[in-house]
Order: sequence, then C-alpha cells, then structure tokens
Amino acid sequence: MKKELTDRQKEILNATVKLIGEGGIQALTIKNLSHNIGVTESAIYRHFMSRTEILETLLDTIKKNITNSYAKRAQSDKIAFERLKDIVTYQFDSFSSNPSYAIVILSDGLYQNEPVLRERIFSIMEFVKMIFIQIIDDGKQSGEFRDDISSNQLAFVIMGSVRLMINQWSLSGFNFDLRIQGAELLKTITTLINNN
Amino acid sequence: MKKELTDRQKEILNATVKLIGEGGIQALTIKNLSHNIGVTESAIYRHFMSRTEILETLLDTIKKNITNSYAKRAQSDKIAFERLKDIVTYQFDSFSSNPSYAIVILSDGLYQNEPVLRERIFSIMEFVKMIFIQIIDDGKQSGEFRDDISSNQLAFVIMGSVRLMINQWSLSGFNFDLRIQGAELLKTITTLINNN
Amino acid sequence: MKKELTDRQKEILNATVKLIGEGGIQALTIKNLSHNIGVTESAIYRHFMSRTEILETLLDTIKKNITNSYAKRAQSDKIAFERLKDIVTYQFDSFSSNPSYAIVILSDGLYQNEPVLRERIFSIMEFVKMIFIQIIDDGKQSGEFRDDISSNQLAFVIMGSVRLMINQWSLSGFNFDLRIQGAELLKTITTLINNN
Amino acid sequence: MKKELTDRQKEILNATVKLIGEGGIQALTIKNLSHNIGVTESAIYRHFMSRTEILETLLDTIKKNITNSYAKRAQSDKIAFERLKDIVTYQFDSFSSNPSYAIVILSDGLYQNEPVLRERIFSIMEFVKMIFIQIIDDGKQSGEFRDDISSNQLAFVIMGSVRLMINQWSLSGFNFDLRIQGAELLKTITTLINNN
DNA sequence: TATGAATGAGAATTCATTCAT
DNA sequence: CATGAATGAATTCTCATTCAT
Repeated sequence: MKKELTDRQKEILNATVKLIGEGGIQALTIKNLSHNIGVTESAIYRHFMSRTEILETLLDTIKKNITNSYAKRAQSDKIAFERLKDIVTYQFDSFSSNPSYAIVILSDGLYQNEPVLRERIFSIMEFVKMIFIQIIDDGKQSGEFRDDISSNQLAFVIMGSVRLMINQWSLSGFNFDLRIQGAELLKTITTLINNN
Repeated sequence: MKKELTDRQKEILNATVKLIGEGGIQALTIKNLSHNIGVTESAIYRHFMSRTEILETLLDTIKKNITNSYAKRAQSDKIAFERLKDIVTYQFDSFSSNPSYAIVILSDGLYQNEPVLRERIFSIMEFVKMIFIQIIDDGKQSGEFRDDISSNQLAFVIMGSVRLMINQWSLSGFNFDLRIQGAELLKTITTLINNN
Repeated sequence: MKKELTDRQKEILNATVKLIGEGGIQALTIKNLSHNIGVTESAIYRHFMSRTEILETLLDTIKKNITNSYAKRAQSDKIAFERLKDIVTYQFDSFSSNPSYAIVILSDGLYQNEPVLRERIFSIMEFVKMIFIQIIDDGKQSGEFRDDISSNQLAFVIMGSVRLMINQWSLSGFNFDLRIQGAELLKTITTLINNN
Repeated sequence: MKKELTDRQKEILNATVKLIGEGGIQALTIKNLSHNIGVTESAIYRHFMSRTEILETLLDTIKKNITNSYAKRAQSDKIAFERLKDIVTYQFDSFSSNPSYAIVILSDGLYQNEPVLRERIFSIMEFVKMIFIQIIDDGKQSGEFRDDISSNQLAFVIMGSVRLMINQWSLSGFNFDLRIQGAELLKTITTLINNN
C-alpha cells in the first residue's frame, strides 16, 4: 500500500516539514514548497497528485515513525512503569526535535474538509491509545498501576495532558523546553497512575 | 471597553457561529456570512471592521460567558469537590449546546498569523486554569483532594483531558453525546484527584 | 453662480483641505471626511452632491482667493518689477501656509476623468498667466524687463519654475522652507527677466 | 540588477503604457491590463509580483531610456549650446511619441503611498538635472552661457518650464503639437540663458 | 438636517491545479 | 522530469452613493 518514496518525494516532504514548522500549515502552499526546493510549482505535481496527498504522505510517514518507535518501546521487557515512562519521554523528545510534527498532528481542526487527512490523524491517535492501554493493562496486572479506573480512561487522561503540553509549546512559538516541562508532567502522570 | 452589540452584530455573530459549526473556521468567509444573513458583502463592513474583528468579538463573547459562568460556579459555597464537578459538567454542557464554541476555541493553530485572536484564546485558557487552581487549592486545604501534586499540574491534567474529549467530539462531527462521555471522564478525574 | 457657502460646507471644505494636506487627494474619501467632522457619511451628501462637487467647490474657493490676492497685487501702483516680486512671493507664502492647496493644484493628472475639475484648474492657470502677462507687458513698456521674448513665453517660464519648486516641496513631504527656496528662485527669475 | 524582460513582460508593459495613455494611471488596473492582453487577471501575476512592480519596471525602463539618450546627447562633442538644444528637443520628441511616459512621470503625486515609485521618479529627475548642470557648466566656461546665475538655478528654470509644457500638453488631451510648442519654448530658454 | 443601513461595482491578490512543450 | 504559461474560483476589503426614517 505505502509505496517507497523517491528521493524527490522525500525532499518535498522535508520541505513540507520545514515550512509547517516555520509558519504553520497555512505556510504550506505549493508555491512556497516549490521555491523552497528550487523547482517550479508544476514540478511538484510530478511527485504528488495534490497538496492533500503530500500531507497524507507526511501523516503516513509520521505514523510509521510513531508505530515503530512506540511499538519498540512498548514491547521491551522492562516493567510497565518504565515502558510508560519511555514512551512519554520519547513523545516529548520526538516532538521537541520535530516541531512540525506537533503542528501537523495538532492541526486536526484544519482537516475538516479533508476526510483522508482526518482519518490519518484518527488512526494515529487510535494506535497511540492502544499502546497506552496495553501498557496500563500490563501495569495493572503486575500491580504497578491503580486498578480503580479503566485503562481506556487512564490512557485518555495521559494523552490529553501530553497533548495539551505540546499544544501550549506550539502556541508559545516553541519557546520553552518541551523536554523539561514534559518530564515534570510525566512525574505527575506517574504519581496519578501509581498504585498508592 | 466591550461595547454593547447591536442587533445586526448579534445576527452576524450568530451566523458566524452557525457557519463555523457547519464547516469549520474556513467556512467563515465574508461572502458566506453575508449570504447567510441576506445582505451584500460590503454590508458586513458596516458592522465590523474586518473578519478578524468578528472572530475577536466572538471570542470576547465566549470569554465573557465563560468568565461569568465559571466564576459563579467557582464561588458557590459548595465544597471544592462539588464545585469542580459543577464546572467540568458545565463545560461539557456548554460546548454541547454550542459546538461552534468548541471549534473556535480548539482552532488555536489557525490564529498563527493573528496575534489578536491568539491572545484572546490564551487569556481564556489562563482564566480557566486559574479557576481550577483555586478550587484545587481549596480542596487540598479541606482535605478533599490529594496533596502530593501541585495544583498547577492537577489543573493541567484536568484541562488536557477535558480538552481532548471536546476535540474528539468535534473531530467525530459531534456524533456522540459529549455530556455522557464527559460525565465518565469527570468520574475518572475526580477519582484521580481524590484524597485516597 | 457661486452660492454662499453654509457653515457646514465651510467645515467640510476645511476638513477636505486638512485631509489632502495630510495624505494627498487619495486620502479624501467621504468616510475620512465624515469621521473628521464627526458626522456620518450620508450627512456629507446633505451639503454637497458628490465628492467631485466638494473638490469643485474647493477649487472655486482657491480660485477666488487667488483671483483676489493676485489681482490686488497686480493692480497696485508699484513698478512692474515690484509687483512681480510681490506676486511670486505671495505664491510661495500662500502655498507655504496651505500645503493642501499645492496638492490640489498640482494633482491635475488625477482629474483626467473629471472634466469639471480639469476645467477649474485650467481656468486658474489661465488667470495667473494673464496676470503675469499684464505685469510683464507693463515692465516692458517701462523698460524694466527685457523686450526680446514674448510676454507669454516669459510668463510661461516663470510659472513653470515656480510650479516645479512647489512640486518638489510637496514631493519632499514639505520638509524644506518653501519661502526661502522660493526667494532664491525669485532672484533667478528677476535676473533672467531684467533688461540688461 | 535590471533583469532582461521576457516577451510577456514587455507585452504587459506595452499594455500598461497604452492604458495609462488612454485613461491615466487610474486606468491601470490588473483587470484592464489582463483584458487588454487577453489573459486572466491571475496570469499577470506570473510575470509581475504586483501592480506596483509593473509601474516600477516601467519607470526603470523609462529611466534607462532617458539615461542613455540624454547621456549620449550630453557627451557629444558639440558645443554646449547645441547639446542643450539637442536634449531639450529630444525631450519633447520623446514624450511626443510616448504620451504615457509623460503621464507616468507627471503623476508623481499619485505615488504618495508608494515610496518605491516616488524614489524612481526622484532619481530620474536628479539625473536629468545633473545632465543639465553639466552642460550649463560647460557653456559657462566656453562663454556661451551667462555666468551670473548658478547652473543649478538655470537647470531648475529649464526643467520647470519644459515640465509645464509637457503638463499642459497632457492636460489638453495631447491635442497640440508638443514639438512645435516645445521648439518655441526652447528658443525662449536659449535666449534667456545666452551670454548677452 | 442628520442617521443607519445597505448596495454594487470594483480592486488587488492568492492558491491549487492543468497542460502543452 | 521539469518548465512556463495560464486558469478560475475565492478572498478581503474599499468607495461613492442612495434611501427610508
């Protein structure tokens, strides 16, 4: 389904990431994109069928990254508590290095008229949720995590607060250290979820 | 500072809310607006100086609503626990009746180029946070809430999960009952924050 | 033909002059005008039939001023040489105190589509030319001025250089002293036109 | 710095000149321009970034023309008197064949809000002045021109009267022969400037 | 006299996209 | 693969003017 990306496609995707990082999704115009790469606008259409397809592919890339990285951390043989910490920490690290990814993921409101994109975002969030639920389930069984709240709900609270943190970081123009604030939030989360 | 709105302005604001509810902020064009009201585009400019001013005024209206409603609930003489419940419940009720408000508030990413609007959103969020912190502080003193996490962090977790709930509801096209899901989330939140 | 102006009309004309002085003829919009006076836009139309009529009336006012002032100075019983000096000096003095008049007079290019205005400007220039010619004729007869160039041509040269001076002053944003530069130009003119 | 113009750009510039010639600068709208060429409005923007850039380029073209033509005539090895005659004659000839150039140059008042354009006009006028001053200086040294008035002032008088002539021609709707009237003015100028 | 509301005609741009070469 | 040219649909906003009250 997901074809291999050509070099040019990767180049376009990189420029996409750069542009979004600098000026939000609104800065992602075919014109900006082509100028950034040094080709004409029509050249872009040799490599992607439409602007939407570019975002689609970008979201697929992000999804693949997330899928791999999260799954790896989720499946390590550390205790659930450590795995949770690893993943949340990774989330902050990862967005910290790729602010554009944060923007793309957070801009869901913008995809209102583009079901293809909305579905992508949705699927990413579903995946992340599933990962969290798994870990939480494990942690409950091992007695690490509290048992009085459904894993689904706990996952929801975690994702919501992580997301808000990233959101505020993005709104602030990325001008605080996401990893530091994120670490603090992580402490809060683990305290909340701990069994006693 | 905030002048009384004329009837026409209210009408425009209503149409704004309607349009955003139907098609997102991107659907809020002067043309759509004027057609919706049944006047010409230029007529709009007799009542608002610019499209941005319309959104600005809408955000001001929302802020006034929120300020009043939240403050009232925060200052009641119920115990902190009840006040927290009241406010969160009110949040879900309120967005449930005004889906557009959710969209407007959640679309912060869209205001990247419009500092006036971003500032509005920011100020609303600051206010809400302050309200939560107050209540949590009270609840800590009365022994209702746990004391091992800073009020700031707790407020953050609450806001994050509430926000995510609203976000998902919006993304779903408003096709689940926000009040029901919200009530469940509220239960989770209170369980998490309870002392013991 | 020229009716007496009402107080309101004078007020509008004053605002017109002010606006043009500040931002050129393009700043003369009915909106600016009405805001400046403190009435609504439609109120303007109680006093003038159209924007063009305002400019028309302004030009008439200017013309009346010029007619009176120049005629008075032209008909004094000083020698031609002195009368010429008086008038040119008066021109610079007068525009110096009313920069807007300079703008209105110099903006002839803008009236391309408004014959009524063009005609006004034309008639003012004709009048001024006539005055100059008269004085020059007198000066020739009295032997003050050179006789080898037609009065018409001399008038033309004088008017052209005076006009260019005013033009440069206007373009500079009125930031040099028109009277000083004008005095110097006047010296040049009199030297050129003198007999011997 | 000045790039070569493409054919389309030249075509647009020609249409610009034509439109201005017919209806003044106000007739220069993107719509008129595109209709005149037979393309859509947006097509214009592939060749020029903005309406201002079109005028800017036109002024640059005019400047280049003037620079070359005047410089060539100024540097010939004729006597100063002849060179002066050549240049003034050329001015009238040149505007006579390109009435729009006259309009563009004379419309300085219109560029109040566009510093880029004003600067262009200014620089052209400075150049012309410099040329005149050089010739006049030469003519003074050779004893051809009068020595009792500064070259700067003489240049000013010449430019002012030439400019007024062109202005009146433009205002008249180009309905007299600029070359004939210009020739007469030139005679006046030379008589005025001659040594004795 | 004045207001408030509205109009209609434009104006300059922007953007994703198409197509012949 | 890439370019250059063009399109058409939008978009925000401006301006002089009209008209009922």
